[in-house]
Amino acid sequence: MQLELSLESLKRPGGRSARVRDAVLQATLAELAERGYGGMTVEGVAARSGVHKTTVYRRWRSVEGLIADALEMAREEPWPIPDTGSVREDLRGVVALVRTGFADPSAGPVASAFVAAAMQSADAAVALREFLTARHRQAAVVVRRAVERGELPSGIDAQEVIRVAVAPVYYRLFVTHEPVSAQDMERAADAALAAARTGVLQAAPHDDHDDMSQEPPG
Amino acid sequence: MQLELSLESLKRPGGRSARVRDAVLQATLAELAERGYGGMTVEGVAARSGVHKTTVYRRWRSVEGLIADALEMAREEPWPIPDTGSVREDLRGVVALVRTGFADPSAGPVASAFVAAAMQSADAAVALREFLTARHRQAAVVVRRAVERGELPSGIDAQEVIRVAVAPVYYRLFVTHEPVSAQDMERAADAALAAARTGVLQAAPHDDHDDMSQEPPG
DNA sequence: CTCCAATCGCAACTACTGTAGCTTTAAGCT
DNA sequence: AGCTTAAAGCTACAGTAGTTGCGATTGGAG
Repeated sequence: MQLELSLESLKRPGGRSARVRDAVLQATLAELAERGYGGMTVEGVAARSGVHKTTVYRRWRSVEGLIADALEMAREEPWPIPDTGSVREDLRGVVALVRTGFADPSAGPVASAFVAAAMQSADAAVALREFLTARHRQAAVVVRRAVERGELPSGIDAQEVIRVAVAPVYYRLFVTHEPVSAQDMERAADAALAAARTGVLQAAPHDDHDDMSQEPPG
Repeated sequence: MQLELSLESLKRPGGRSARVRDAVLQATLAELAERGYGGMTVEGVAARSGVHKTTVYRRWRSVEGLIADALEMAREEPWPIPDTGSVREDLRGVVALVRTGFADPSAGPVASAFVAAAMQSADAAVALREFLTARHRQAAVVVRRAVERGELPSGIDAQEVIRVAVAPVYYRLFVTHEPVSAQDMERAADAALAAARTGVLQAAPHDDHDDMSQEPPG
């Protein structure tokens, strides 16, 4: 019971449980894509997957649980980080990747649901945090390459540059709900770059522990 | 029927409808503060306000409707924009205002609920957008004063500087759910300032109409 | 003072979400 | 193959969110 989590991946890929999980998670993605987060329901997922609703309730507990699990799966797939030879273009490319990820008619609703679910459930929140941490790590290459090329000063906090670059896009998409123009994206990327150049985003000894994370209930 | 919205404020402040609205909205804030967005319910608000639940459903339709209306009320109250004589400190102050607005034990849950509700309902989304637009306008003085002082180049998009400054905080609070340290805030403010200095955030002729707002359902 | 229109209160009802108790199935082991 | 046990299926039900139709109240106009 204690080791189950780490053993999960060792179980037979064709076992009944695995089959059920697969069916349910795929149904989750499908439901999210066509009904959105607000329209998705546990019973809907159960019906579509052919799995009984009590089973879904038992294993995933709620819509947010389903989304958290789906999010864990999604962490696997890689990201086509750009490599143009110029930080400016690379950063703009990363920001554009983010936007299109939410703009795409099929993937967009799913991605948005992840963000919405993370605001309602602590489990979904950690799943999303881990997902995005992985993405930050991946995208940080863009900055490190720039340092090697001499485009940026060394000692920079690469992931923080990424965060500053994408933050305005997320802010517009999920907080102010303003439209995000191509120019907005360019300005966000270029602003992060300018900040990086002036040394504001240097990596610092993390002596500061003034925590203030936003805890969702449940 | 067509003019009702604009006439709303002209109605007697002590009329029955006004009394009901007041009681309900106050109950909404109270419920949000102690139960949070996820725990708030229309019936709870009705019970606390002493107004029948049918009435609440009829006038506000849902929890999100209640929040949207409460948000409209909240737009009134002013914001203690700092004026230290230095853009750097002023910007940092604005960012700190944002953080504490969500950190405060009584106001925090309410403010967070506004953001969460805007993700679920289109009405709440426009209410929040208008609210934040007002705040951006207020905070922009900080930048304009800096331009007058010669600290920043003229022709700058003052509100965009504010957006870039606060975006990383919102990103951490509501997207990645990472802790927000004092250093994180300083870096966000300083990054926006650096970008502003290098002229990346100049106001531009808005020829770009590549819209991509995030539409919530309902 | 009387009447009109709008709004609110009320009770009953529908539909749906999530749970409980029990039975059945199948994966893995010897 | 036969046995054990964890997990899935099923029925029934409890609780709650949201609706409807109608009667009562209120505020304002003539």
